[in-house]
Amino acid sequence: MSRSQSKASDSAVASTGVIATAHDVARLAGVSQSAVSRAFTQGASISSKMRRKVLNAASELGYRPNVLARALITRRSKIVGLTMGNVENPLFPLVLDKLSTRLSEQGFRLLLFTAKINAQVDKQIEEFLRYRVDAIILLSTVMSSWLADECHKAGIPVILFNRTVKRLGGMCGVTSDNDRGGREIGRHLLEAGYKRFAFMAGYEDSSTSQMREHGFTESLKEASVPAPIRVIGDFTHAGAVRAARELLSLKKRPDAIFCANDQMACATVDVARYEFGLEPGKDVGIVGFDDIPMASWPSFSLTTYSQPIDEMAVKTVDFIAHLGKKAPHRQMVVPGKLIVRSSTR
Amino acid sequence: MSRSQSKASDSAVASTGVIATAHDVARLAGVSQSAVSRAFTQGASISSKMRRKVLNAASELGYRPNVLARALITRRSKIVGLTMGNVENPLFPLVLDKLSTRLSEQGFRLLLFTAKINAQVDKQIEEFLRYRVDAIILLSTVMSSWLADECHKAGIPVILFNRTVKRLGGMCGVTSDNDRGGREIGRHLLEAGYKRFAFMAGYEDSSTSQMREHGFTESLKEASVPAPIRVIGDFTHAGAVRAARELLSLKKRPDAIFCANDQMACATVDVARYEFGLEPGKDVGIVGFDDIPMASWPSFSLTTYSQPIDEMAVKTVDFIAHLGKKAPHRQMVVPGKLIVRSSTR
DNA sequence: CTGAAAGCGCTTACAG
DNA sequence: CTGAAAGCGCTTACAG
Repeated sequence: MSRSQSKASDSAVASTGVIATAHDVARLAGVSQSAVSRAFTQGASISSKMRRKVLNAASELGYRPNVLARALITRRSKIVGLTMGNVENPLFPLVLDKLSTRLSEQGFRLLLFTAKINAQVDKQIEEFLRYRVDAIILLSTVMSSWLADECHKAGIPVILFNRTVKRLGGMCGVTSDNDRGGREIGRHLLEAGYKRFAFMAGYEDSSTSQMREHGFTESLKEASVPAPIRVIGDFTHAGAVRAARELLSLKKRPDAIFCANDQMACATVDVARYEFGLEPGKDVGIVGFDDIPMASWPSFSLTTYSQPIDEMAVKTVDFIAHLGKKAPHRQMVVPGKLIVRSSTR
Repeated sequence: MSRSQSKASDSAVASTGVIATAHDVARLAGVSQSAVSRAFTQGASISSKMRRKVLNAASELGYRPNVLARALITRRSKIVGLTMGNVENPLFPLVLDKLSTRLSEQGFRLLLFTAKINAQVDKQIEEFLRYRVDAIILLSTVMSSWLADECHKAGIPVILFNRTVKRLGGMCGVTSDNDRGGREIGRHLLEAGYKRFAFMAGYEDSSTSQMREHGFTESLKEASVPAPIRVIGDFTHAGAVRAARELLSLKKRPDAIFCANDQMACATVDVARYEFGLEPGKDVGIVGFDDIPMASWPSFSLTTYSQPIDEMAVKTVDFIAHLGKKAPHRQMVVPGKLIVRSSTR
């Protein structure tokens, strides 16, 4: 009594930590606990009178079904695990948003781990497995093929978002058409009259970077133009600054640079303009990939290849939501779109 | 048999969906199921011989404790719910990363919902409650005071990150010293000799924006300088572009603009430079708040107030991890630091 | 230190 | 449609 008085100034309602259970609701409503469960279960056979009785008692007690307990029985946690590398890339918050929104609509929740770009996230995946997630999405992260097997054995689908691997194992991948993107960018630069080309890769073992490069190189080859000079920017701003300096310091410096993502292209624009006095578009063509919001800002005005992250998210979630219903394609590729702005002429 | 053969080309190991339980491990190891549990429980009384026996059997079966079942009994899900508004602000991925990393270290997982900036997220909070989260973090989102009460009653702490409210109810807030930040920015601009000031607010009912504005206005008042012109930029790029155009079109246009965050300040730099031909720093002083990575890029080179998100994340997680141990401050304020760059003279 | 047993809060056959 | 009962996969007193 004196305790509750001394705390009264802090808050009107004391924190009890007591949470109503289905049993409490059943007792108050004068029905069985099964009935309470049915009132909260989609499509359970229950009379509307009974449901109303239960719902009234439930709201009186502030009852909320414990989904952890439900998950134990149904063996569906409705949780999707997601690991995100490269937090620095503005594309990923957008991807996260799309995925989160669409997953919510389908009744799924997102359990998130952040990591370093391209990091091996076995530790986090193990944790997902302990939480009995219904699916796993990898964003710019990597897992061992041993663990991929474990996931497969456990019946947990793994989706590589914006990436793929040679040996998919039990996994599947969702990407935009990176090869075609690189190709269209190459053709665009050729038509614009650029002569000496460079490609700024993400990192060596990124399928995304590789395929963009492949398409680009092929388009140049078709025009009998020498292969592009090649540098590596790590998919980061800092890495791209280094790589751009290297490129622009060459005696025979390139007059067009295709960066494997917008983040690196923005850095390259800054280096060109403020360190070398070169005006993007005029003195040097700079192209990115992704079409992040920043790409359209006047400071960058980046020619780029727009990634259809909306559609990619839809495909990803549809795959997860229709688990087992239909055998999906292992590798889903969604077309993107070339966006020409003033960072190229 | 014929089925497994027809699938053989797809993967070496068939997806069985069968997951080992503590019972399976117990049987294989020839011990009780309790022993298995103890082998996986921190500080449980178990001989090392027994533990080894269990662990061997467990690894043979690929056993992973079901933390959902554990959560049911311990009443600790080790899940923290987080709602994030304003996905567009580059500060938030960083915040997410810090929180995620530190929470992981303390054995907590992040259940994430994204939302619109300043959105009311009662729906998502209800979902957190059904998942029996151990704590809730709100990032640029808002919940009804009724639900805040519900959380309090259920013993679930709610932390407002980078925000506060007048009536905290059962909640608590973690912010940087916004008032002081605004004040230091005001003094810096005065010293630099700027004369006509403007403030670009986030939105009306944001404590963050209000306190930054308050400090700013106070510092001008102390110098007997008229109150700043005031516009609203919604904390977004698009909103800031509109607001900046409005400001710079005035007959008596301001020569110094303090934007309530860096995101808006970057937009203001672009509008000033590319639409009005004004060079930031020289023709017009532009200041932000946060010190996002972009702020240091040459294109923006933003004078700003660095938010100590590292420390803020630490305080947040410490609070969550020490649940109940000690009564924390309801409102935690961490000092930041003025960073002067060339967007002001 | 170890095991048998109860129980966390639910869902779901199984009878009625 | 409804209830009693079994059970999801664990943890944790309780004896020994």
